[in-house]
Amino acid sequence: MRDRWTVGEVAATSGLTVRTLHHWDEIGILSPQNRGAGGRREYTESDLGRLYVVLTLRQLGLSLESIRACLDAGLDPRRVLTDQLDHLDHAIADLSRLRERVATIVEAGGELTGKVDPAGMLTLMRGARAGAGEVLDRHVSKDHRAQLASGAATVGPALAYVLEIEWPELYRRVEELRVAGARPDDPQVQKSVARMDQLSTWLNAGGEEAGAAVRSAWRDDPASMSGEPEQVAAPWRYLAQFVDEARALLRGEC
Amino acid sequence: MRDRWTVGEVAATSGLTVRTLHHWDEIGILSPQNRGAGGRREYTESDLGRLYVVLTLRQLGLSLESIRACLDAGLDPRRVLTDQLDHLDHAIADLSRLRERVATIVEAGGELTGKVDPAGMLTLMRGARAGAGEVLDRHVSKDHRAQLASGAATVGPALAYVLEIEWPELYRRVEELRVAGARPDDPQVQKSVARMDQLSTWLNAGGEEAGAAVRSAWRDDPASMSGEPEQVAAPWRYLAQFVDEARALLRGEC
DNA sequence: CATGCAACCTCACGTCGCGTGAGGTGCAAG
DNA sequence: CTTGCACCTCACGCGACGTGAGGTTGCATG
Repeated sequence: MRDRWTVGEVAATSGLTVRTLHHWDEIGILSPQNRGAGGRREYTESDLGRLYVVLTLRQLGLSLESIRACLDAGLDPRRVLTDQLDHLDHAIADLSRLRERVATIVEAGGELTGKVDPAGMLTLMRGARAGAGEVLDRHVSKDHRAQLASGAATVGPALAYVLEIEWPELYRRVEELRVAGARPDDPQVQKSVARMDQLSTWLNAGGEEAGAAVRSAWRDDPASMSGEPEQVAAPWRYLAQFVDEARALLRGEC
Repeated sequence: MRDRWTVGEVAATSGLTVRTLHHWDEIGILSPQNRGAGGRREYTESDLGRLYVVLTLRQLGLSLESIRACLDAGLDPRRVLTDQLDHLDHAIADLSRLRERVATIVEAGGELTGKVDPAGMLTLMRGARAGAGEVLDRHVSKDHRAQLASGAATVGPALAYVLEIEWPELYRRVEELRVAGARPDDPQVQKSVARMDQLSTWLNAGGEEAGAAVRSAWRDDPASMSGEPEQVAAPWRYLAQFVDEARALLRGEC
């Protein structure tokens, strides 16, 4: 029909809102080539062509910034899409792990009363990892257990949190970095390992042996300790050495 | 040891940043009960107890607002967690569908050149749904095809987008609402169906029959038309009637 | 020609969970 | 007295818009 369209028309035919088109104009994703009387946006046919490319790419979950890069900076769409695929896989894996955690608690949570108390919640989460206690028994002597307990007293409610929740999370994060190709001196790795070190010296209240025992428990049976299924935790056997290297670097630099 | 802690100490032991603790204080998720000299935050043991509950719930992916509601408004944690589970399932399903779309294009995209052009992109996406053309052939006569094509000429590049991308998306969204228990007069349903109506009258450029034919193609073989696997699209046979009801309501109200 | 109204315009704040400064205060050690 | 550290309070930034607020333009009608 015509060769010029107003925002309203474009919005109506595309199903977007006028505000969205304004926004896309602001950030340069789709700026109509000229303005008419009174500063009104006038979209041409080539604008519409670009619009439908943007819509298509957006439907693949790309950020507006990525789309702009694709269209204007001439980024290779293959790279962008494979990156997006990686990103999606990571996001799905993260959400799935989260889902399993929540599901475990919901299923075990018949006894969950109407109120939230620290102990009850943590007990439920602990229930999800029944194997850890036994593994710990094999590796940690009674003396060390006593030391751990005394550490527990000083840190109060924190102990349960760090043992049950933060520690496995740290292991997982470092493993993820390792698989992604990070070296032991990567700043993120160093940060996580430093935190692990802090937690372990803190747990055994200064004694080195108890911490070493807990570490050896993790080294020998990461699956049970972390509560992850065997398949997920199996490659973690490479992780122990990696963490040791990182720790050596960390101490060397202090 | 002591019974009061500063922000810095709490941050160090919890692994959070000071800024995070400030933020949590601002929004009332964890406000230390009193301030010391110079307005300094003083965390007590009960604050720490609350802190570790917050950390635990946060680790389940709850928003700070939900956590606050759990702790202060006494929301039933079972409800919150089952809601969270639903939410996670939806999010995972969304991301998985997205992943499949992207993966299909990446796999088929060996020919994808260094540049992004509308046609090439859309061709690839169309490749993911090879079955649709044949189904359309069975339902749409040559005359209707000609009508559709003339409609295509007026709308230009929009046609490919709406046929290949927006239309299946609309079907999926309405189906999701239907399964979630929405009635045909639900505002969101009405909005989507209105859009579908607009698209179909627009596609056949005023003629009713062609649009009806496309609709009947969808009714008879939603799986092929949408590109979804048979299992996903199978229950959509209930959807056609649902959409018809919604359309009737929509027209009645105009 | 005046009026009404729809469509357009430009700010500008809110969302969520903080990161990252900027700029100021208080307190102990050198 | 200065240095330095830990603390404090603003306040902007992110992403992709929604949702007004308040002003201007264009077209149709009286």
